[in-house]
Order: sequence, then structure tokens, then C-alpha cells
Amino acid sequence: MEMNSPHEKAVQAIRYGLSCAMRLKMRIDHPMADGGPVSSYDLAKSIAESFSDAISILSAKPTTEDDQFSDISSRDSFPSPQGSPSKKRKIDSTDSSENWRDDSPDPIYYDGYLWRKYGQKSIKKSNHQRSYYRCSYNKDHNCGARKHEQKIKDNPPVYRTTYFGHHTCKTEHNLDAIFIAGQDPVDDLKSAQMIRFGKDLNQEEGSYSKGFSLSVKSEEDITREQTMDQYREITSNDQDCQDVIEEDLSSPSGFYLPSSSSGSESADFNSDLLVDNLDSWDCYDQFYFGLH
DNA sequence: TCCATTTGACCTGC
DNA sequence: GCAGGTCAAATGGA
Repeated sequence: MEMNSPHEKAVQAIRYGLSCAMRLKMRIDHPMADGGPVSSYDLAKSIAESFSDAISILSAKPTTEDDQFSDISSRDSFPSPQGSPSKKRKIDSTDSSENWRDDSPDPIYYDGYLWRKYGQKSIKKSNHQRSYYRCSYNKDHNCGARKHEQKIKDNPPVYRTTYFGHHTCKTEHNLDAIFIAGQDPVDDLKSAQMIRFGKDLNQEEGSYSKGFSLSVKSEEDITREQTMDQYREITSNDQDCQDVIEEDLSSPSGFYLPSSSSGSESADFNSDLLVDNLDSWDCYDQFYFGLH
């Protein structure tokens, strides 16, 4: 699907954040493992930026769709395939209309599906090879979903994944695969249900949702004092905390967005707040990764 | 032995 | 003819 609607763009931003979160979790779970060239800081920053983007999109008033969100894919000034139509093999029109892209700091991208590599090619205009994948359930469920993955930047490394077609396979088969890597065998059941940054996982099992999606929300039962404490850790300023809470409670989305900031500015603001306070995981308390 | 990946050959659109 | 996309035999690991 082409990334036109705000919803789709938000989903893409969230997916990107989720992939970074998965890598960060793996790094935390397995600190001795080779985590690749991307630092934990960069991963955390990517998570924060992606979620901020998604929040900005979802909380923005509709203007023109293009104004609402700078597509993740466009961050690297990569030429849009729509802008310069491919003169190569024609992709089925119903499929191409569903294409979307995602950029990731490393090629291991757990997007909720199992993929089988079926080819690799050197691309003329790129120094890097492109890998071709199709859904592992291509035969079992006649699933026509495919994706291409290609390194588009070296430093920092950025891998572009382009998706084609729909998954017609049963998604429950694939959902489990998201969590295979980096999953602690001791708590794999919980891991398979939810990844959550913040407080004790056992605390609110009843609030778990299922399905591979990300819900970003404020908990109704977070008291004003608890929220004040969280923001105090971030801002180190009581007055700011007070302002934050007033904004937070009055915001329809339940999230703090500086009233004086535009969408992009708010994204930067939130990212900095979060990234600068990585030692305090409670500041992520309102972010849930869940299975519906 | 099975299965996923690799890789050269072939196919297709321009 | 070129270049990207796909196929399928070869290969290697579990």
C-alpha cells in the first residue's frame, strides 16, 4: 500500500519503532551478543522518534495528507518509486497499490511474518545487493506477500524493506515468530503476549491485549501524582511537570504535546525527553506493545 | 534427511 | 540489450 493515509503512516512509524524496540530488547536480554553496529542509544532514539511521529500523525488535525507526516522512508531522501515509476517488471496493480516501505537500522526486522529468501541481486545503481523474500506460507496458504530488502546507507546503516502484496496466510502462525529471537525461555509466555516498557509486567496482566499491534494510550488509573512523578523525572522541574499534567489531562489523546509546538517540534521534544532519560524506564510507562 | 539459503540462469518489461 | 525479478539446482547446517 502506498503510504498515503495518516493511519497507514502512523502504522509504519509504529512498526519501525517496534522493530527498534525488539532489537533493543534483544540487546538488553543478551548483552554479550553481537548487537550490530547500531548503538542502543540510536535504537532508543529511533523508538522515541517513531512513536512521536505516530503520535503527531494521529493527533494532528487533517490538512493535506502529505503535510501530516514526513514518511519514515523519506528521511533518507531516497527517491520515491512513485516519483520515478519503475520501468522494470510490472508489478500487479492491485499489489503495487498496497506497497509500503520501511527503513531499519539493521536487516533483522521482525515485522510479524515469516519470510523465505528466494533471491539476491546486485542492483546497478547501488553498491549493495537486494534480497528478495516471500512469505514462508506462500505455498501452504497461497500467500502472495513479498518483500525486498536492500541496504541504502552505510553510515549509519539503513536497510530499506519494501513490501508487496497482501498476506493471505493465517497471521497467528506468524505472530509467534516475532518474539522468537531474544525471547527468554523462562518468560516466553509473557513475551509472546506482550512487550512492555515500564513497570512490573505482572502488575496488570488483565490489561494485555492480543494481536500484533501497538496501542499508545494513557492509563485511566494512573493517578495524577504518579504521572507527576514520571514527568518530574524527565523534566526535573515541578512547574514543567504541572504544565505537563495539565496538558496531558486535557489532551484527547491522553498525551502531553506542548501546546506551543507544531507537530514536528513536538516530536523532537518528546524524543529528547525520552532519550535523555533512558535510565528511567518508567518514563515509557504509557507505551504498550500488545497482542490483541 | 530436511530445510533454508545461495547463486547462476532465465524471464520479463522497457 | 539492459536491468530488475524470479526460478531452481546446488550447497550447507541442524
